[in-house]
Amino acid sequence: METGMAEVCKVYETNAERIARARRTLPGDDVIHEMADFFDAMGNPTRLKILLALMSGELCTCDLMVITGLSVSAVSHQLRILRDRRVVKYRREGRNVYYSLDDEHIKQILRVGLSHISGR
Amino acid sequence: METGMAEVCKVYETNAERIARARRTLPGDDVIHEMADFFDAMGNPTRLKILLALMSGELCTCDLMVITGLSVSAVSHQLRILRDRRVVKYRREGRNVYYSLDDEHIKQILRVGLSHISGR
DNA sequence: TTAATATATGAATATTTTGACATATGTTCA
DNA sequence: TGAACATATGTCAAAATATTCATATATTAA
Repeated sequence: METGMAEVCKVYETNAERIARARRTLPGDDVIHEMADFFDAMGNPTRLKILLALMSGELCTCDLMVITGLSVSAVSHQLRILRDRRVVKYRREGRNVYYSLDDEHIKQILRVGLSHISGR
Repeated sequence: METGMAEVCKVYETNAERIARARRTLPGDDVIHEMADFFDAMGNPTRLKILLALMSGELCTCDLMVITGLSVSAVSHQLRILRDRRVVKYRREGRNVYYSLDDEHIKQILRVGLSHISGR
């Protein structure tokens, strides 16, 4: 009858090894999803601008509003996404909330990303 | 009349220095947009799965269809996005097209991202 | 406590994105 | 040439997203 495998390319046997190898190193779907959310957080001009601004040190919501040129509300919504996805951390000081990059990983990724885009 | 600056927080003067410092290190909007597109390319479970699979070596569209469990069409659409945003490169060999990670930057970013998520 | 300031959130809308389907292109082999 | 295979693309509906507006919470100071 030749069904089931029907839409799989004919060199499937030949590729089996490559496919198996790739699968062995692939993390679980839960990790992939969390990681995709993490990168997605940086994949928006507004949020990325916030992150790049934070490379120079911590900033409060208000500073970020000025820097991005958006409403406080819009900035706050984006900060929530960055917080939830562990890209930034924050601390309260009086009525202000100061945001900073979560850890060294974020800085590294931003630096490498910058090199990839503007370097060369 | 007090307009214009109206919706800016009152500590604006105090924050001026922090804001100026952040702005000095901020890349231009064109770079930010290109960089956001770049990260956005990795910010989707399907595309990220493709990229993580490619960490083990090059794979053809067909292999990626098997690995992701999606239709060839869906995979091809995602590969186009990854190509356009310079995350992967490709080479044709006969009827197959083999994809691989664009450069060392991508591997680095994926590795650091993995550490951030799964490493502690 | 009340007023003022800073930040956060819910709801709604406008926009973008994803993946399915059908179809088109490119490549090899008979 | 034509048939088979591998990949790519246009179109579209469903799902996800960003920003705005209105409102809520938290902190300080009077």
